[in-house]
Amino acid sequence: MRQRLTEEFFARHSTVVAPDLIGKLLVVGECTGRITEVEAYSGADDAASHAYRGRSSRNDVMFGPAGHIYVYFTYGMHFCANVVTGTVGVANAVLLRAIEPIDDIEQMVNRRGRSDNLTNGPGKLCQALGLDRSDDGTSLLTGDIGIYDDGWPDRSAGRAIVVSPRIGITRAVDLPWRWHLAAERIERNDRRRPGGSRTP
DNA sequence: GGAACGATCTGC
DNA sequence: CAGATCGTTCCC
Repeated sequence: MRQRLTEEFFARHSTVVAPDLIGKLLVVGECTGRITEVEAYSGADDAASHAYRGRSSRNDVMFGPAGHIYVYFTYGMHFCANVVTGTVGVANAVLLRAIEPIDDIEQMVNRRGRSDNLTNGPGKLCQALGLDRSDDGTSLLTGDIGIYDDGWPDRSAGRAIVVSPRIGITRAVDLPWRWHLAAERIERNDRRRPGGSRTP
């Protein structure tokens, strides 16, 4: 059974929603992947958040209703996708950092222009799924972008979820707001914490 | 008005 | 490890 996540699921703090998203299915049109790595971002209390210094045209969606997607453009060439959580008026989002491709893998390969490392990074998964500026603000509650629970992992025999500090940021670097599957292979995206390898 | 810097990825 | 590449933010 595959059940679409509802507004109540998303209407909680990002640090609560984030670990709950691990193992869920992200569906974008014809493409499906299982969420394996996420990070939580907050607002005025989180110096690493895009919303730290208040509302702007870029981060506007973060302040809106939960269950929508916040897509931003960065480094002049990449898009990253977040799930908006919490309550209206308070900035809250969960960055989707990695998924395990399920289908349509051929389409993901075509969009990525390669057959390896399809979705093991926030920019990569957006490219593989075709997510861009035009998807910013789109609802996950209806329509062809959504997140589903298919009952995996089996909680009684579930794989452990590992918690660690967030990656690729320069402020609030110690908050343990990153979650990923224990068996998830974290490859070449984890090279960038100055001062040592704190990542598993 | 201008400069600095990314919630990144890739190939060398 | 450095280059790509440009929108957003911040500081004149």
